[in-house]
Amino acid sequence: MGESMKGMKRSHYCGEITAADIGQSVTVMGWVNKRRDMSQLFFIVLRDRTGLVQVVVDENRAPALYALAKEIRGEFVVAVTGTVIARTTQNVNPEMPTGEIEIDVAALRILSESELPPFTVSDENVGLDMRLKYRYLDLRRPEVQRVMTLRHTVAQSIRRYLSESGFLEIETPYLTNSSPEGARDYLVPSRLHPGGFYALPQSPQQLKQLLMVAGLDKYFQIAKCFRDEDLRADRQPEFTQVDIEASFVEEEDVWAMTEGLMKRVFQEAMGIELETPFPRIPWHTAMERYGTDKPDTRYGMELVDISHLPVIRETAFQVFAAALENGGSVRGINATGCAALPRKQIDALVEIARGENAKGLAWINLMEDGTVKSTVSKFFDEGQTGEILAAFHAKPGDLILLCADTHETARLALGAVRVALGKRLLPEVPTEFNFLWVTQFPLFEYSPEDKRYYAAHHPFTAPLEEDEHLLETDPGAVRARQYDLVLNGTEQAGGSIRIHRQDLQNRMFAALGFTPERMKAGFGHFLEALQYGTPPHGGIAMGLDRLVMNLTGMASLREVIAFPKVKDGSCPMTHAPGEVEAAQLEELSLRVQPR
RNA sequence: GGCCCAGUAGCUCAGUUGGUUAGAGUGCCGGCCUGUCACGCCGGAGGUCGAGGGUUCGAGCCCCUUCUGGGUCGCCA
Repeated sequence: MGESMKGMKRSHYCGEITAADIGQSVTVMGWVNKRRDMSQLFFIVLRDRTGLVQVVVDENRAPALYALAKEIRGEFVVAVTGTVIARTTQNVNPEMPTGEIEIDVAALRILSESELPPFTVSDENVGLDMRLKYRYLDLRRPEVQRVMTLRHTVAQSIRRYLSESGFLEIETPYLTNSSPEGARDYLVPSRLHPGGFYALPQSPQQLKQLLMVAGLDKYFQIAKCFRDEDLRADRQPEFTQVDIEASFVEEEDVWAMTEGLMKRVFQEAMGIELETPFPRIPWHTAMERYGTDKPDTRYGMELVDISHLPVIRETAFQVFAAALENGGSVRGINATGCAALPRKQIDALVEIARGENAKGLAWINLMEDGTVKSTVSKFFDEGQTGEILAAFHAKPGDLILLCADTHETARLALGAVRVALGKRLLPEVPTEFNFLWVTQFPLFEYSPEDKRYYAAHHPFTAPLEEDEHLLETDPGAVRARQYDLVLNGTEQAGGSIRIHRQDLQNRMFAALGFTPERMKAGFGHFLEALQYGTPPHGGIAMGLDRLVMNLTGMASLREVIAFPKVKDGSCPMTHAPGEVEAAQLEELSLRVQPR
């Protein structure tokens, strides 16, 4: 049911009517957010993308419209023509952006009726299941639309900036080849090639590099990427990357371009002026100081290596001594102001360290009154404890947590503890945005199970020129021209300067243990392309979803994606993935096992 | 694949040690109200306690299985 809108034309959006429009006749169209029947006086609160506006229907002056208004229910779509009138002082609603005015109805039309919705759209307290199952209703809510609008602003800001900087927006195919290594691919069976499969891209990496070989010089794309791995709060199987590549560039060029991009986005989407350039720290330093490759620098509590202190080197405490003997270290963190932390919460921190394979933590509480409570008091006298405390610049009220293990484990364990401590200090919605470049990542990671090296990022990342000679002799020590842009402790973007010389690319594959056959099968077209004059090039890819998530302080990626997937990769609204007709399978030369 | 949490009215939740007819708020339906804006007041409807099995005289509550959702580890070049 519902009437035609013929003859009515929207003149204003609900949220955009102001006191300046008083006296004007306006026509608004939208959804019924609320209705309040006062008998003889009927209020309709109408909602559209821009906000809310109140419409008033007076039975004495418009009896027919009052009777019609009584039929209206929540989420009906209605059109209203009326005069914008000022509310009397006592009737102004200061909570409402349009609270100074209301629309005195002259014409009212129900354009579309609504079944009783499964939840009240104006109710802020709705469970996630419901919201996602009826996402089209959830998306009507102003706070959700605000996020979608911000996402649009960010995307447009990116497009303008990159276009003005000489980048061409070029689309690369979604139906492409599966590539060896990396995440699991989503596969698409080919009808015309029985047994053949396309893969949905995990990133347009190779294709964007080929655009550089092609001489397109500067490219970008806001590209969907697909990875068939398990979901997390910050991981969806399909996500959006701002993919950027440029020729004849080195690290500083990419960083400066990216800094300009973020500066622009923050100006236009948030009204925030970012300081550039962003700080840069080598990966090794990040691990030493923060125990992570994506440090949150909104708080201090940096890790301290105290292995070199005489009091540690000469200790009889077996746990510390053993770690040092095995080539490890004793490191710690000053949990500022946590001396009075209940035992239970300290235990929780120890559990976090254990989660990173640390065997445990020792701790020293420097109480407010200056007394010391320590789990290692048996092994360190007052003076020795003082030396340790001094290394952390501990003040009364501080808690020192110590970890003795391999360098790697001690750093990671304390890094995780540091993040947990930081969470206590940080607001839920970020008020500060700390960017940081982490540079010079290791080029390879060694897999003890497979007894081989893997590319830490992808096999096209160039090594630092001064480390090239180590490719064959000590791959684990080779640093990469790889950089990550970190925002408030999350990886916001990552990129590298790529290998543009074929000989170096071949050495890279050799270091990865690829046979020439496997190189050809996996990357043949790419290696071939490198032969025909490849410019030095590099680029970066930035998670758009994650950026919007950081800007809005949302706890989950789902909040910034219009139609997200849930934990098992399905969509609660469309029920994808679904079953298909047997005939479709046959056409694709596929058979599935019955479930 | 592992571990943890949740599932009770349309929605959001409470439900004590296993004990009478399972509650609240909100929404919904009806009535009343001329300035509401979380309107108010009166009345009403609304339940397979996720599903299945078990223990028990008796199960929303205990046990087993399973489903759904969330978080996390593995995984995510």
